[in-house]
Amino acid sequence: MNKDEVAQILNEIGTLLELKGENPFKTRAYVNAARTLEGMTESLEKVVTENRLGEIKGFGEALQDKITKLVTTGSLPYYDELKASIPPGLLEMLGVPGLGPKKVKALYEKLNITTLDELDAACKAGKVAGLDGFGEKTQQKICEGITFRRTYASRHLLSDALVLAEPILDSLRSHPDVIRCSTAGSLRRNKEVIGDIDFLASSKNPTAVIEFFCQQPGILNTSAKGDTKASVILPGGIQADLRVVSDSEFPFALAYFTGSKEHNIVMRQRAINRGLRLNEYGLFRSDVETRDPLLLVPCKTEEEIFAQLDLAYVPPELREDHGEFLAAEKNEIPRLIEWTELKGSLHNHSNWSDGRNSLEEIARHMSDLGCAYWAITDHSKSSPQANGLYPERLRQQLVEVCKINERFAAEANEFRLLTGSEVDILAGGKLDFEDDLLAELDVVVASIHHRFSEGEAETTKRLIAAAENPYVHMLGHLTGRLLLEREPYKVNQHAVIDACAATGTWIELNGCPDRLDMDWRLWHYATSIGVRCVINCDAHRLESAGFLRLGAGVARKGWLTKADVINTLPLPDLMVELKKKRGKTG
DNA sequence: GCCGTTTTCGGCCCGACTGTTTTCAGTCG
Repeated sequence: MNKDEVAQILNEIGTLLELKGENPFKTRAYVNAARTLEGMTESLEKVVTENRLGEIKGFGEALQDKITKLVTTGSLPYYDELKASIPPGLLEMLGVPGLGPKKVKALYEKLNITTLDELDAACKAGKVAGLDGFGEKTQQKICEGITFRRTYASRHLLSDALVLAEPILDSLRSHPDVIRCSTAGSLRRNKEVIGDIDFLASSKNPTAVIEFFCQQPGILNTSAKGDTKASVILPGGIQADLRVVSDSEFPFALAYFTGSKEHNIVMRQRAINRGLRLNEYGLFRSDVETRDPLLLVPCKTEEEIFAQLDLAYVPPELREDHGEFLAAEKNEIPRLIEWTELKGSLHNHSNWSDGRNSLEEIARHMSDLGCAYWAITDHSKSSPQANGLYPERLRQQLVEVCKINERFAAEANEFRLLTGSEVDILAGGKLDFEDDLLAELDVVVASIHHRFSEGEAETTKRLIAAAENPYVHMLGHLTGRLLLEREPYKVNQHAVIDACAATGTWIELNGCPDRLDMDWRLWHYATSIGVRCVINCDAHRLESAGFLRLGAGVARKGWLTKADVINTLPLPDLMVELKKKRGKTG
């Protein structure tokens, strides 16, 4: 069993223990261990074999034993028994807003409710309101929560949230009573999938700001409205929360509500270690919780809060407790990539395969946007569903691209279309085109579009074989995942990354809102062994050029800098890099 | 279940909000 599978089981044990009413700190020990595994770059099997699990913080005797069993035997009797003791429907009930482990447990024990449907029926029959600790309002809220979950997914793509959040943010900033305003939460951290949208504002007149917020266009429903906080539902069922604080509290509240939760726990602990206390209201010279303004360590910005805790500023994207504290202590937080540093995309489609626009349209549009280059990498012949090109048509396309580039040159426009292919990786790792054809192309992206259900070993082998081809510049969308829709195919990503490092193959960060693949959690490892990134649009229409910005946002979560990303290079330098792996010069 | 120049036991981040209570438990972030 690999480490992702083990992590998933540890997470599930944590949830099951919560439902059993176990000690919450025991629960947390399992969840923390799962997170540690997810962030681990070494092979878990190797660590287990070498008996080094105990060296990892948070892995005591019990966890070492359980993890070892899972890795070596693929099963864990403790987990099986735990799982068998709890009806599976209870896990689903936890997803209803307002229902936590204690309430779910009570519903199960007192009313024998084990599924969402039974819960819905019990609420409608008025049985839930009579339970201790429940009442009419709780019953009604549960009913609404079930309906909400059925109507809308509770998780949303980052891009969908950004489109809704940005106009509201602009609007709030323009309000005369708003002093400072920002998004917070997972949206500010550029998480690829978010739960809700958080806004934070500072003002001397919170009521007016709250009122203004609740009147923003597009709001479907106002679910809560108080003096300093309001929640509304936006189109698509996305919940948006606004909190209003005083301007002196703003930096503390911003840091607090930006999270992540894991990052905040370490920040608080650092404060405690320095005889201070950190919460959303301030940083206080006190060893007990307080909001006494006389004890406040004044900070005007988040930068100053970090400085008080002997840390360099940590950009929001890095606040995941994924190594940012170690780096910030040593003042080694990198200058992260900005999307404006990208010069073009190296994986895109035209109407020659499954894209919408002609080569000429694409070239004009991307040139007008200020791009220096744009590669056309239409599908290859084994993707007939995407109208993949046969060698003959691809060679015709090269002639067309050449003509367009000549026209641009005649106009003294330095923009260039690059030729290319998104070549299918077939069974066994063979590519859909012969090497002599690939050698004629400026850019070759190799991607998997078939045989998703092959085993991990086989898929890994295919990707490594593609990386070993001297004409393949980069691997496209490494796991094939579609966020909130399709699971990634099984692949040992670390092994593929290692192969890319060994062969000088780049890895794509696909900027499509539902891909954002390879995942940000793996880039720190990839760049640490010398793998470079290409942030691509995988554009099928002109508007997809905006995916450069989205991709760069998520790239920042992976600690990527301008130097790590190939398509920040100007055209002449890019052309040099494109020839390196093929052993040519200049 | 983990952890330890306060410790091998007794902590583990902590405040707001909600609803149910009439002082607090549960949930959420």
